[in-house]
Amino acid sequence: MSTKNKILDAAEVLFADKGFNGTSLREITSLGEVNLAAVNYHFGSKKELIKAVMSRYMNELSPRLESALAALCQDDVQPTLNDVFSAFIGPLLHLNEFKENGTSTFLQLLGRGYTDSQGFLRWFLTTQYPDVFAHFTQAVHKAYPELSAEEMFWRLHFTMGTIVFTMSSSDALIDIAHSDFEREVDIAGVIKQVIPYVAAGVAAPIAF
Amino acid sequence: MSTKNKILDAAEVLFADKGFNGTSLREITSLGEVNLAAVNYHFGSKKELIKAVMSRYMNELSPRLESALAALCQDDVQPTLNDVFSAFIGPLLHLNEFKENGTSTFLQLLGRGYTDSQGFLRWFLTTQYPDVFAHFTQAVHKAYPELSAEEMFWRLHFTMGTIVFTMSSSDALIDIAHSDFEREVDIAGVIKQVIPYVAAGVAAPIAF
DNA sequence: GTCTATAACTAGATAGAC
DNA sequence: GTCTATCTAGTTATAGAC
Repeated sequence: MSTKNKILDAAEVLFADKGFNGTSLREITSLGEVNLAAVNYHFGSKKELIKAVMSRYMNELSPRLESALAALCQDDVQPTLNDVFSAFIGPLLHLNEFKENGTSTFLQLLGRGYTDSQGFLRWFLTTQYPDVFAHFTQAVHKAYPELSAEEMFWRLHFTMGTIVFTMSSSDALIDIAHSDFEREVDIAGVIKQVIPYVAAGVAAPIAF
Repeated sequence: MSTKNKILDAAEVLFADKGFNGTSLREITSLGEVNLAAVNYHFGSKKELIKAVMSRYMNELSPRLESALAALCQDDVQPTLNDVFSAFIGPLLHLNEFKENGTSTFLQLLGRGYTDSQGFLRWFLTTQYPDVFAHFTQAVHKAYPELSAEEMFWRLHFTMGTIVFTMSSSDALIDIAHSDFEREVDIAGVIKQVIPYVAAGVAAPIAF
């Protein structure tokens, strides 16, 4: 296994757990059992390392997600909002085959990216992977054409918040569900709980 | 104005904007125009300063919120979920009279507290202000008795996530709404958008 | 209570030997 | 490509004069 991958593997675990600001290069190289200087040799800077960690997941996720959403858009029948959000399940759970705990790690990283480091990662994702966002809004529009662009903007951000925040604290939530309700829940279980919630939220009657 | 309050005022602005980890005591004392050593003299440590910033808001918010929720619980008629979530509007917007941008600042701080510093603030809030949480779940149960305790647990956490995440990035969202839809939105406007969303989410049909 | 000075430590990044 | 050693700059926290 290459030094570069050792660094990426160690970094994603620590970034997901403690955030980007909260993780030092020394912790990463120590967990990955590589030399401190290797990070700057292979990635140039901490910021570039963060981008590389996210890109490894996005490159795995985005083609599958795009084709699932594109299928909904091209289909003749009108999808429900549940269909649209369910299109995320397969591609997201596939990350578990790509890497151990991949789904959970990726979603936690996404949450970190929105709150840490004042949104530079949000900028990075929306500019580097614009097609995913375009197909998604198109699919939602097909499922719920009455929703104005502005309403959709707000509700998709609320949805993003729900998912990302839930996954950032999913370890704690799964622990609580276990101790309070004697229920074994895994990440797929959390996803199945959250989909009806966000679908109903997006489908809510229009406000004012 | 006392040194202690100068520090609290400067700290809350920076904490909300850049997170707890991302803000140094030097930035705080520099913005507040007080001496660096004053933080440790008045608060003992950075961690205690964080608690003090949150407590100042919670002590203003929690009695109003508790009485609004208690009123719903004691009322003879069954409230809707919209009623329950709308009970937050008054107490939250009151923070704007307590301090300039108080509502937005407080909700951003809450968001930081959930993701920064691995949940020590979540622990602090749930142990220091348990009555708020108890009254809230009681009110939701009254509005939607069919919802099991476990379903409610999940949906309330989804809701917490939606609100907190939205508010953490509310400045960015308000900017986008302004440039993309030529719409002036303030924090009250965001709250009015989000309430139908979370009410519908909590009221969603039970999964599987 | 407020200040200066500084201790004790950690951060990201790099030069240069191998 | 990998290492040690080190630089520069930042961090929290504190001792002690005023």
